[in-house]
Amino acid sequence: MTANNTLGHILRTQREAKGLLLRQVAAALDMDTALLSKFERNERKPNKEQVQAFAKYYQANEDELLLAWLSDKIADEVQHEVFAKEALKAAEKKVDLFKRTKR
Amino acid sequence: MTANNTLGHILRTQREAKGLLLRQVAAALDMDTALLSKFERNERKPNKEQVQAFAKYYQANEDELLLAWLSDKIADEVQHEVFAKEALKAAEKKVDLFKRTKR
DNA sequence: AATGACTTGTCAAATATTGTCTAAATGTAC
DNA sequence: GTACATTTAGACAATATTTGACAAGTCATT
Repeated sequence: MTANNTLGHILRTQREAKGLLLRQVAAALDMDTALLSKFERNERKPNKEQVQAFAKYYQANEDELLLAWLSDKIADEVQHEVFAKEALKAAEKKVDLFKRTKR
Repeated sequence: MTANNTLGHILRTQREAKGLLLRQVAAALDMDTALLSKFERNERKPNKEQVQAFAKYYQANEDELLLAWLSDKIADEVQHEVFAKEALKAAEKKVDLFKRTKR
């Protein structure tokens, strides 16, 4: 069972739900088919603009896609670290602090 | 008031507690004084090996430093994002999932 | 103003990430 | 099976990001 809330998974689900081919979506979004394939398999990460383009194209909720995208990035970054969870919690506090003090 | 649990802050505190100069620590750890200064001011981020070297040199708790280092990295990455907190929570779940399934 | 401590800005080198291309794999229909 | 379309894998080039080094800067002390 592979995680079903990754951006890649969402993208693939959206595409299949609309019965589109990689080739078609790639053409519409002006990107290489192979690259799109990698995005859907979480082998490569799109940038923010690309995520927004996906949201627009699929008429999907942009926030949902951006959230999946950002959390993927973070999870990947800490995945292999021993203190992953603790670090995430500590990071939350730091973010809070930042937002409150607008340093 | 600036965050007091950043790695930079810890490093500076440790150094001052031991009454050492940037120059001295930099020499001992074979790094540029300016770079060390940047580390202490959170302008640049050391890598993991450097963090470990700091811990050893200051005889500080390595885990504490690594945790501060990693959470700094994460916080910085999401700082400017609207969904920062949500993304961190979502990332936690993804990390959990990963650890459980060893994908 | 000379010295020492620290900081700032800039640049090139090193790293990492991304996009492209080609070929191989996989699937589907005949 | 073979022919064709779709998807994936791998290698490479192009970009972007990060890093370390250096020179010049500020600030304080004397």
